[in-house]
Amino acid sequence: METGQRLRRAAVSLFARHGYAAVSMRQIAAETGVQVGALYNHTTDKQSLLFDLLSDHMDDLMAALDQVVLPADPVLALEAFTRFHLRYHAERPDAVFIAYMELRNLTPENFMQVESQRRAYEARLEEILRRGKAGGVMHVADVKLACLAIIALLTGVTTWFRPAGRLSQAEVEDIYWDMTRRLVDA
Amino acid sequence: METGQRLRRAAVSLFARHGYAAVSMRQIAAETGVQVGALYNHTTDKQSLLFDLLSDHMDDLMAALDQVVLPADPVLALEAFTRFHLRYHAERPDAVFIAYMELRNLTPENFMQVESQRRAYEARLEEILRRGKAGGVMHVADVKLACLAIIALLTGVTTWFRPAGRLSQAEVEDIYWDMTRRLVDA
DNA sequence: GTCTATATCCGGATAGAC
DNA sequence: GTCTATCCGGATATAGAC
Repeated sequence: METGQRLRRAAVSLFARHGYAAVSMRQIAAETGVQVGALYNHTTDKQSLLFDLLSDHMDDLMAALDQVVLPADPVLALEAFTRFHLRYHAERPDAVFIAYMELRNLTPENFMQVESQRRAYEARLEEILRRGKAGGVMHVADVKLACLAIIALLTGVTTWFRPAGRLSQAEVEDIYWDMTRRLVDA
Repeated sequence: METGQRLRRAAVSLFARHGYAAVSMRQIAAETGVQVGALYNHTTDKQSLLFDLLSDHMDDLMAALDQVVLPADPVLALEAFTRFHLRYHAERPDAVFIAYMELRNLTPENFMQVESQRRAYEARLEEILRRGKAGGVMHVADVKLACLAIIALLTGVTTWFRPAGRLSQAEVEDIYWDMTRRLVDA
């Protein structure tokens, strides 16, 4: 595997475990399998490394969502979104973790960029809820709050889910879809 | 105000904004209004400072919950818990934030201690859900997952709630109680 | 592209005067 | 209790040989 890719994987893994500020370029180099100096052939500095990881993660997430065919029916669309979100996040726990834990370690400019990417993703969910509310098939007191609540609910799964745990990915998905559906009374 | 208290407030504020690892003892000293050396009259080292903040926060949270009279009726108890959790967390956004963001910066021993305190708190919610399910007044597919879901849902509020925002504390509380209630179909 | 070596700075923590 | 001064290790990033 090329060094650039190994570097990124090492950084994601270490940032997720110990946090951006607590991880040194020396540790990343060791995990990558090169000496420190060599890292700078693949990233301009540590901040750019973090930004690229987060920004690319959001791009990938958005691109993956675009591959999902969201049904016209709002309730079916919400189910598709829920299952997509859970599955995508379960497959990339480290990337997801740093994507919302390390936002504050971005420079203000980089933060604004990633934030706008995150808002674009949440807008997809908001749109589904808005249609569900308008069509009278969901009870949503406040679309924005319901959107934030559902995102928090679903993303929280990544903090404890382990494939070898008590419940399988499919079981967790079913139970969370059930809770999400009830939350909007669909 | 005594230095020890100023130190703790400075640390909470700085850790919440920039993260434990990214904050230096020199910054904390500046915010406290003393020189670096003086800090060590009030804490043995940086790790102890973090641990004390987190552990005391969990103690305070638990003590505050103990002051709340939880009704015998599970649905009313869930409402009381929900409103308590939202209110307590809204009043201490910084302390709450670091209490779940900085867990990984604790030494393993300190982590285990704080984790057990957190589990004791969540056990209170689990008990309510278990009673509601047993009594047939709540639909809960999996008590453990519902507990984690509700905690994630409610705690997520602290990431965006601002007293000067679109909705008042009371409005947010009502809307979130409505969503929580629906989530367990009560 | 990667290595070794290094410049430069900042980190936590301590010592000892006041 | 707080101050100034300092130890010493480790941080990011760069330079130049290969």
